Amino acid sequence: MSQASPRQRRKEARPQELLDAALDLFVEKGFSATRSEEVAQRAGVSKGTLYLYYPSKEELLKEVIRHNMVTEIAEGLEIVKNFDGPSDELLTMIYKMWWERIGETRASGIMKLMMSEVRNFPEIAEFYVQEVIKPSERLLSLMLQRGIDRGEFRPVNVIEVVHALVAPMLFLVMHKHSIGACSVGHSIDPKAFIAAQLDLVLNGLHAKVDTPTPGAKRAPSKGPRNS
Amino acid sequence: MSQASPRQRRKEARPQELLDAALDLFVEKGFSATRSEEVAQRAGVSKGTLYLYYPSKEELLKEVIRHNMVTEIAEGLEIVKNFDGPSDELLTMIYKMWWERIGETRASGIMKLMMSEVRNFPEIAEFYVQEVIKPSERLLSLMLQRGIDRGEFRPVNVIEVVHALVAPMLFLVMHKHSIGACSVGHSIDPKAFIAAQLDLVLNGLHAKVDTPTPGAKRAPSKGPRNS
DNA sequence: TACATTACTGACCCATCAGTCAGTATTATT
DNA sequence: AATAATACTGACTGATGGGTCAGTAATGTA
Repeated sequence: MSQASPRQRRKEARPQELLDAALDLFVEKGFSATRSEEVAQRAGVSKGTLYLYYPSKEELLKEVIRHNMVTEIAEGLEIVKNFDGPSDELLTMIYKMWWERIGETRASGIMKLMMSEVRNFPEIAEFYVQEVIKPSERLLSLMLQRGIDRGEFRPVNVIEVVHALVAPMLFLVMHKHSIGACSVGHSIDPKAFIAAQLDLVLNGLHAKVDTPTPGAKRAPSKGPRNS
Repeated sequence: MSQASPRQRRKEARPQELLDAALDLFVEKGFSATRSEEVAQRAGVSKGTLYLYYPSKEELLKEVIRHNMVTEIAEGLEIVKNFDGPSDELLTMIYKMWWERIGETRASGIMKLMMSEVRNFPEIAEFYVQEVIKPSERLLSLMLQRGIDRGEFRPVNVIEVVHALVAPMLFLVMHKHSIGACSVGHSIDPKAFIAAQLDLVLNGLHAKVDTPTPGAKRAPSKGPRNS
């Protein structure tokens, strides 16, 4: 706004400011659609300066991912390892933390970004799978296995339930950053949505059910049910 | 391959061939990243011809959406309206049909496409919301309400459950067309995944549960559970 | 005050691509 | 065969944007 001071030299602050600007713009407009000059401008420098600190747009994106997701996941993993208490509380806590640290922050935009454009950038894809997806799945698997080992969860197919846990979060993210961001259709209450999903999943995981209508029609939990 | 016949005139066949080519490429590379000349080439015509049949790239995309999604949804709606039988069978049938007509066909790519790029094309966004999202939600709401009215489902929050139904499908689609398409990480068995989700949801919808551990800790299905 | 170092700038280069249109080749009509 | 109608082509235009680098100005040093 205030047509600021001309040409400052702040070698230390630039990288972080560029990362912040890049995250905002990449999430808002997409990676391809964001011009490198825009990123520079928002960070208060010229395009040349951007390329002084990051060798290319792709490398800039990688740094953005590292700073906003990789670190969070590593912390989450520690928490699971050190947690002491019932596994359904742990699961509840992880959902809550995910929402506070990723879902409701700008970081969630990275998930949308990856889903959207990764096919055009194979190197980024590989990076994201190795550094984000696999660690996340390890984290969730570990938690489920813990519950099973302690006899708190049914012995479910772990990887399948991991996907079932991720799906609603992905839905939230896509709603927030995609269609939901333009069309003003009824918005979702994220906390209520998460609570409902949690309820559903925990219900399925405990499942000491043994239903009141024993032989009746109830979808079998496994096996092909038709052609 | 066989350097084909030079300059055919096939006014009738062109539109469909262009739509097919466009769908393939839009899904594979994204809308922005697909050059109009590529679409033309794959359809076996020159770029000029493409613009003879469709006034712009965006209008071409709209036609692709109409031909591959709008029609399917309309048919689905008729089926729900005319269905005669228990609602859990209807729900199972809808999932099955979704998979056969959308999920496992190229049409599923349109969902990914929209999620990915809609923010950069507001007009397309509006079109997609009106023509696809809202009708889909109407369809699912109708089905749930039917189950509730017939006393087969609990009186749940309909729109919330609609989202719970959509989330896993969205997850499948994103896995198929995004990260899952590049990184060769363990692939998902879609039918098993759908069956598991169906099981979970039906379990939650019937819910004549009244659990064996009455007062114990069980996530309440509604209301804020924490700050 | 002179000189050296370096953070920073932005005009420039070059590749890409949506959309155009004057011209060409094919079919229809007589 | 001559003429008309039209499906089709592809070179061209204008705009855009990643990345470069010769030059500028702020800071450090003596």
